[in-house]
Amino acid sequence: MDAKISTSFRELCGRHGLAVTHQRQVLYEAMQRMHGHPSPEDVYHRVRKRIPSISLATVYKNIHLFIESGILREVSLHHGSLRVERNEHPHHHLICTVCKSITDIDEIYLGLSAKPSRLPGGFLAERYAVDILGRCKSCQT
Amino acid sequence: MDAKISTSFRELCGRHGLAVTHQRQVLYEAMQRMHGHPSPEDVYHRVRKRIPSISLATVYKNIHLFIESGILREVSLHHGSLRVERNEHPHHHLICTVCKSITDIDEIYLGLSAKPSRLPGGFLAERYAVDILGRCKSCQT
DNA sequence: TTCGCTGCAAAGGTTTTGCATCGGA
DNA sequence: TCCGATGCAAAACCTTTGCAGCGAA
Repeated sequence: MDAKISTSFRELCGRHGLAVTHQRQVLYEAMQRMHGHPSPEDVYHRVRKRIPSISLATVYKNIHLFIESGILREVSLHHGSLRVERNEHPHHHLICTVCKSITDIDEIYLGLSAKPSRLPGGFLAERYAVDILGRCKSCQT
Repeated sequence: MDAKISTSFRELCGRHGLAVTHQRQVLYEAMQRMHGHPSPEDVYHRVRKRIPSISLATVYKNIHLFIESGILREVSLHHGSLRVERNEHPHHHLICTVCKSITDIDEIYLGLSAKPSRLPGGFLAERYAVDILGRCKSCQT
């Protein structure tokens, strides 16, 4: 129906079991062009220029599908609600991509001694926070 | 008024310019005992056992004050709303603790070659995500 | 006495859900 | 035709805010 839908997008959808719709194509193209770290609202505003009737719910649903397919990635895996921890000895986090659990890991296990040498844009580094993403024992099937 | 308020908590508050209140003391003690990564709701439920009339707003306000004082730390500095990025070549993030901006940094700048040797609890690592926290150029005053 | 802290209720922002309809396979 | 996708509106969270009264300094 829509001649503008490219073969490569059809293949991408086929590979991930997604139907090829006009909204999905426009969303995908918009996000390919948006650099940085857009929020769903950012994407929504941008896509509305091409499909004024698109709904925010559709944007959310497709973003989640793209994340599940690995086409997109969440910048932070634990943005759901504020989480705090005591500010004590240096440690980092093991984050299970399946159950989203967070486990502390002592800095000593990481063997991270290197300091960033040159940081772009004059950024002044204070500390590292390392997330190790993977699967916890019970999510390894 | 409350004999249970410890000298060390008085000193802590004094050091950070915070008034010593019963709610604040109970919140502080509860969070010192809560390991892991509690949410404000978690803290609220716990503290309600000792102060049934405490309000969730008070919990939020005090958590923020504790974070500003450095007594607590946020597990993720960018949990506000979902942010996505394209899943492309390996990079990490420079996060400004003042303006919360996120800038990409290529993995090559980090000099991170070490792989975690032994991970506790049988965790299966897939990738690293490194946040470098500090101040961006314009937030260095 | 003063000003910060608390509790309440309301508002604000983000994300999800239910459902009727539409449209791709 | 069938089932997934869409749009809409409502609901469900999570967090902040305004304000009156209370209490620490």
